[in-house]
Amino acid sequence: MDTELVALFARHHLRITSSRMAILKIFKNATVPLSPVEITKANPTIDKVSVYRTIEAFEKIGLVASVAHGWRQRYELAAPFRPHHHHLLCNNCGTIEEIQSEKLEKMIHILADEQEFEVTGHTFEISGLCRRCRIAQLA
Amino acid sequence: MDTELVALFARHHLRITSSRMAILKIFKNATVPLSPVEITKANPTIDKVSVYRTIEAFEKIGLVASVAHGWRQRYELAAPFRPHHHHLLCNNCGTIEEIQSEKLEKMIHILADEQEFEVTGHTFEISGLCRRCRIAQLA
DNA sequence: GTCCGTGCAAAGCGTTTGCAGCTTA
DNA sequence: TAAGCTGCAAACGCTTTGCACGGAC
Repeated sequence: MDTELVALFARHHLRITSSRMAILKIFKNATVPLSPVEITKANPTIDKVSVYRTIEAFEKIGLVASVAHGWRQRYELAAPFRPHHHHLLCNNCGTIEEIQSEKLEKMIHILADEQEFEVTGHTFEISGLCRRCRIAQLA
Repeated sequence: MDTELVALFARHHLRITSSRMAILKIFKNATVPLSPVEITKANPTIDKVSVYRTIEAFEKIGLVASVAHGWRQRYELAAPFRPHHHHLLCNNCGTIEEIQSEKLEKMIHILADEQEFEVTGHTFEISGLCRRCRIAQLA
């Protein structure tokens, strides 16, 4: 077990339970952001209500972060458990690619500073057509 | 009545009805993105089902655009009916401020190009504390 | 007159709440 | 042991669907 994780849970008076570890494992194995419903499907043993409450708890302590993903909200491991990044979303095949940009992050703060705004979070996703689907479309 | 609008509706074989004009008016008067429920409340005469279907139609023809806004989706007039922009969202008082940045828009395309991705849309919102709430917090 | 749009009713589905029993620390 | 966590059941609210009537073109 990760010492850092144990400390994080202890610091927030959260208990380490098998359900929480199972949900965390699903997040760790995931390559794309997940919705509460998808997590429930990935492990039907865990009640959907517990999934919601666990995500809420995880988000509060910064273990996971929410991602605007089309119509509904999804979640994924947050920094420092996973490097901060954003997504390219293919409208055609549903593929999700990750992007990182130091410049983008800097720009966010510059834009916020102009309005004397204190940044606590941000949402940034690009949607469109991925390389493969663009090529397929030409054929 | 706006000639441009009439043409847009005609081009998509959409009929100009009083409900649609009423909903459009609500969008025009709005200073912040609206949810379907808020539109229904703004004009209870119109059935909520019609509101959903109208928004769907408006979005399809590019009259309104969706905005990721916390948990649920909101909508606002799209370009060219309203200049393209993004939002600063105050977590404390709920204020929404608009921001525009030519550089940001350019960066979006640069990031997408790196992955050979064709951009059709994007989501970008910053959340945090507005100027007023930051000051209030100090007191 | 034809097709599209609307309202009504009801179903569908994700999300939240209350509570009793169990587990962790 | 005490506090927190879980599952079950049920409520809740937003969104979608089916259908018959009415309005736009």
